[in-house]
Amino acid sequence: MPDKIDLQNFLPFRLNRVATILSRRLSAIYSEKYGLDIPQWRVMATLGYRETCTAQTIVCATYTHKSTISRAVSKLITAGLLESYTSTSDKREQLLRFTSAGQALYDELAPQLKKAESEIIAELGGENYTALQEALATLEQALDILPVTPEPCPEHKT
Amino acid sequence: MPDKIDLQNFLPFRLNRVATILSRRLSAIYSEKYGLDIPQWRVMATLGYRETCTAQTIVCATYTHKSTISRAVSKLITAGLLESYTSTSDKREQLLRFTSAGQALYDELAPQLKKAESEIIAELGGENYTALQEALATLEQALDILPVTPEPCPEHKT
DNA sequence: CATTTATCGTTGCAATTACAACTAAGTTGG
DNA sequence: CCAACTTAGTTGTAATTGCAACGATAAATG
Repeated sequence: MPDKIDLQNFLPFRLNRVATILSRRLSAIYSEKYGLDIPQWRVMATLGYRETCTAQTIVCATYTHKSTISRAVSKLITAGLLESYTSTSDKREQLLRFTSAGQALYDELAPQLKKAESEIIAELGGENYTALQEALATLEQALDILPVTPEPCPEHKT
Repeated sequence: MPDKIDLQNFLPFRLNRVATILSRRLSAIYSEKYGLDIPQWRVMATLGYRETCTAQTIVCATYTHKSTISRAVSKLITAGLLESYTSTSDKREQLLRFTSAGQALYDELAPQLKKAESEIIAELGGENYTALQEALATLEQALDILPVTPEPCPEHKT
């Protein structure tokens, strides 16, 4: 009898389930209250973390397809939350930044999401939390996932 | 200056990235070599873990929408990997099981995926691995995620 | 029991996303 | 300095997914 996969402890499966549910919890907040969809929130989140960046940086940081990011950025610009301008050093790049409305939305939304995260990790306890973050850092290394920093990053698939 | 979200350490974001990349690694195996898409693999994996179950059980175990599972099951039946029969105790339920071809495919595929997982967690080290699994278990509890067992489970969203 | 309510699974359709081709701009190397 | 190649971003279109309504069956309620 060949070996079966013990789904409950199979890491890719388990991580996926937890990440999915966690995502849904958060998206309930930014979607219902602020009308953002997932790609739009990813753009806002990445930009809030960096002040200004290009679409490519968001693609890289979030592992979301560039066409998805492109359309999310368009919608956010139409909604008056972002503005873009062509980089002087590289005219292919469109630099993005919040409008004041975009900044205001981020400033209102970010604490709510942090609070949601806090409530969940509160149940973890400090040791579990630290251990989890360390394990994730190691996993990232093993998977060649680049940490999210203010620096640009090389292109990858999707 | 209102607080920003430190994306690199923001758990929902970080978990999502790691889970996404891990999923892609695995799907490269079952998709390229065996032509299964993600929902199809989820059906196979859940069924392999349980011998026989209903579509609803797979929905519940994987947090995938029931229409997605329904279509994946149809394709697998067409492909000759699964067969279904109506439950005698509840004629709404369609019980699923592998055909011999389906079982053969699972038996060939499962070890490859376990190996892929092993190679990744090898870099974690035993302590990190244990800590990660424990943290995930706690997170599951905090998020009211039901563990995957051979038992049926109540309906939930998506 | 009869009526209401809930569940299993399917399917039409709308919304979302991915893929691929393309434009424009930049880089590299002979 | 010009071909060949790479990269940023957009967009048409195909594939995927989610939503909602439905038929069939079962369970719950009064």
